Amino acid sequence: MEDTTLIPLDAETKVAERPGDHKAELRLWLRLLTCTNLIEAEIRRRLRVHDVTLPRFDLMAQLEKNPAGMPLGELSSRMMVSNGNITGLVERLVEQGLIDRRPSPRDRRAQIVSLTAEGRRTFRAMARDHEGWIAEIFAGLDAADIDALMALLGKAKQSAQQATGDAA
Amino acid sequence: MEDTTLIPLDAETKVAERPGDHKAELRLWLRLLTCTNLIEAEIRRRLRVHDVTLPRFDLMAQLEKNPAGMPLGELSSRMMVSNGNITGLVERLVEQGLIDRRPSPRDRRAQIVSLTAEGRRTFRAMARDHEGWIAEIFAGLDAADIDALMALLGKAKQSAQQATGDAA
DNA sequence: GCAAGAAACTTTAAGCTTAAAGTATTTTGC
DNA sequence: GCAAAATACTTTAAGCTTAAAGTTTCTTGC
Repeated sequence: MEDTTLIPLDAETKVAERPGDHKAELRLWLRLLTCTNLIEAEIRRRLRVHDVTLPRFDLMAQLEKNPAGMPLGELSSRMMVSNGNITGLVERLVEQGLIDRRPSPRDRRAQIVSLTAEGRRTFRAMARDHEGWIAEIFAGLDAADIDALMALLGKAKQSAQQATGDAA
Repeated sequence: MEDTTLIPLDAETKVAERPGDHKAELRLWLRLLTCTNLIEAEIRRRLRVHDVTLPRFDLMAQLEKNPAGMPLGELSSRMMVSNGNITGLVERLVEQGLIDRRPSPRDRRAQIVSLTAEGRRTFRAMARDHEGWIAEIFAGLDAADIDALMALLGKAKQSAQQATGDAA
């Protein structure tokens, strides 16, 4: 059914030379995914000692950058997740005493959330650890590798955004 | 509390020159994550026209590579997810008529799953589309970029595995 | 053989995530 | 002013995911 199966190719033939074949891109995507999942799973595992999940950590990171706090909708757009998602995360973090939730003074539909003192303390300890974990995970790369990866991933990101409809 | 806040740095100072600082690695991790999530979300969105989710697609891909089928435990280890996860995925795929489930002839605890004829047909159509989507997403990268990214991600993966306890 | 342990699942409880629909409030356009 | 549209959030239904505990069925070591 596929024409590609009808073309015998020796080992020397470059994938790119066969029109319509994109095995190289497929392999790249698989490796990108594997790599990210591997690291993400490790970070999640290690965060557990602080009794915090990765999405909660991410939410707290947003609040730490904005000490005045922000409404749920802003969290939603900054974290690029649905608003219903934020509702649940905020609920659990309030329960944990890590964030505070108060009505907005200017809009009775909105609520402003911000880190509590304990939340700030907890987040800073986690962030310090987190930075160390990431450094450890990427210890096998030197500065040149990191720069090169940043550049190539930047290019990949742009390419993906273009293919994705962009909206930027 | 942090010593880093006590060191004033002008804009020229390279991050790498400050010992104990790993902002470059942190930025790299963030970009890696953003890039992967961007692509993954797009693939998930496009897969929906086939009425299949990404994990179901992945499971079917495993079965397509092994036409004789395999027990759930093997799916679990190949896909690197929990066994309880596979139970649910298999259940839904059987319901959809895309895979078959039969008792193992040699082990009454085990079940062998394999693609149905419809599953094979559906998977092949999806896989063809999928390859095209990936090609489109990475269209902004040339062959040299792809090779370089593969190599660097390979290095990153190895580094991460080392830091993760490896077990390989 | 048979008891003890291992293995192949399944179940449960909890959390993350989304899309879609619903509620309350504010803003906009006359 | 007021109706209509937009906005901020919540709720619901469905699915993915895990860890931990439970069940059934092998396998192993005497």
